[in-house]
Amino acid sequence: MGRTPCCEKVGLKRGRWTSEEDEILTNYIQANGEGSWRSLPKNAGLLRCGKSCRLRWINYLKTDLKRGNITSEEEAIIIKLRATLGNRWSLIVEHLPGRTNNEIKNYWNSHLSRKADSLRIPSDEKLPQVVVELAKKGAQQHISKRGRRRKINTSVSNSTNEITVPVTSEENNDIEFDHTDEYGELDQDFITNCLWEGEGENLEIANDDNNNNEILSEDNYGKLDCWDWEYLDEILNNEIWTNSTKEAEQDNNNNMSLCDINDNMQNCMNKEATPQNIDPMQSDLVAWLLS
DNA sequence: AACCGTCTCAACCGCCCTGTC
DNA sequence: GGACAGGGCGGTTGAGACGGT
Repeated sequence: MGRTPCCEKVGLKRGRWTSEEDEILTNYIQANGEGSWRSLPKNAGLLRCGKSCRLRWINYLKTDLKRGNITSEEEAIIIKLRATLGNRWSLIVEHLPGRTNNEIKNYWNSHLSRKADSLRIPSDEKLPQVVVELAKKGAQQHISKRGRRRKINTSVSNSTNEITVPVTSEENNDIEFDHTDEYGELDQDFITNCLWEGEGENLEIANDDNNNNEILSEDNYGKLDCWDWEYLDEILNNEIWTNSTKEAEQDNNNNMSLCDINDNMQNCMNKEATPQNIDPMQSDLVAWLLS
């Protein structure tokens, strides 16, 4: 058994599209509209896979596409959104009118991914308190219980929904890491690694009195997906907000969740709204993200 | 001019989600 | 609820462009 191919590949043309093919596809879609990609090639008289037609249309032939180099403003948006959303290119391009996710993905991979390592917060920029708190929390936990990749075992059913923890001989649970710089300040690289580049595993924290359960908001490979809003929401509401305010303990419903913050941030980026009704600390976080 | 390594990006692959029957 | 088709998406590939020697 195998997966049904999206189309019969025998006899189909592959590789670069010719201008004649582009014209046929464009004319057909203008006359009949988008959709029914599987039947489109046959109806249009193209020797192409339906998926190939769709991709060609979406990425190059649509009339509302923006041509030309990525501007510095667009680049800044890509960097910021990629930091918050991860490789969710389809979400990222929603904020870049006229661009395609393939284009942005390629631009990231060829231009920005190598730059990413140098994308550090300027030393004179003050991190919002909430970020520092979060990173410190992660650092404390990181020392007592070193985080590691965890792969959720979905292939073997078991009654306890157990998380498998592959441990290799090279790994040592007792290793302690110093995440402070020479001035005793929390290492900025560590903070950004925690929060920015998918090293959120460092923020793993115990969730109950016995420190047995952990908040696990990871992908299938045990890697947190950059800004995991749901997870950060858990951390902030359970660990920071509730510890810092009695009111929060009494009425969690009044807390604005990080998901709300994220929504708010997205709205701000869409210029549909401005930050409002946010806790001052959370406001700092939003401001930082938007800066 | 020829060769070679690197970069770019259009295109492809295959997984996954959703809707329909 | 299961099977299937259609479509969307992110990761990867590879041909061509480019730059250095």
